[in-house]
Amino acid sequence: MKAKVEVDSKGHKSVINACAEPCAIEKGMRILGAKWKGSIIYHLKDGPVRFNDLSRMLGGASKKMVDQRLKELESENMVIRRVLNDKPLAVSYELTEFGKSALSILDDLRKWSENNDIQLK
Amino acid sequence: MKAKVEVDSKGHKSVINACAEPCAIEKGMRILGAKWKGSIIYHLKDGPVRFNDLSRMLGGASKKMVDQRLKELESENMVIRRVLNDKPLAVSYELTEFGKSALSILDDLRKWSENNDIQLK
DNA sequence: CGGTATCCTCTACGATACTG
DNA sequence: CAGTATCGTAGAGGATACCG
Repeated sequence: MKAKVEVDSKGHKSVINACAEPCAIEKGMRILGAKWKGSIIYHLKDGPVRFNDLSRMLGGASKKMVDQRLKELESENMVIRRVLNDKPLAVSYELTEFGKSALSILDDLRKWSENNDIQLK
Repeated sequence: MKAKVEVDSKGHKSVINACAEPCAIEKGMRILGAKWKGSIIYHLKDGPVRFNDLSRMLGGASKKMVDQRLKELESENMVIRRVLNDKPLAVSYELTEFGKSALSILDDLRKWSENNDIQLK
């Protein structure tokens, strides 16, 4: 992540090395930053939640999106899918330990966002 | 952010209230999570950087993207644009105090990402 | 209930070329 | 050097309907 910097006679800095590609920040954002993904993780913080409940918590997200994001999160070992019973069908999603390890970041983000009353364009 | 939860006779939880829309997390992500945006902020952490240097640091980002993101960040009061001199033209970008307030989140994200060697699909 | 399947639109992003 | 303009494409994401 450290870029080598060269300073010329006039005090101008030039960057020699680019950061590793993709940057760790970009990589992390691909996991937590995709639309609805951070919110899904955050809403699982208090324990397992069922599919439709999760959709409702997210308000604007379509089932398709929620489903897609949950599958990604599952393949990334962030959440565990669990079938509770068959009739009526019930499925819950729960954070893994790895999933929980992202919670503090998301909570900081939430606080930052709330404290600064972000304006969306 | 708190959702009301109802528990029925079988112990199933149902969510009554959705979170405020858009959730603070989603809002925050729109500022920090857009492609390259977090990285740009992070690369400004040690002080002003010039346009082309920033592009180079980001490696894969086109000038158009860097330019666009910088304009957004400027309008969000995250960075300040400063013309250093006219010949040759030199412009630097610097974090505002508000911009700096996001650094700890981004640094935590970076550490989390590095420690867990995220696999991108 | 917990998804799939289909369609469709919109815009994000890259490539390239050009300008003051 | 620091952008702007133009073009083109992929795919992200919404709406809707259907399925086991």
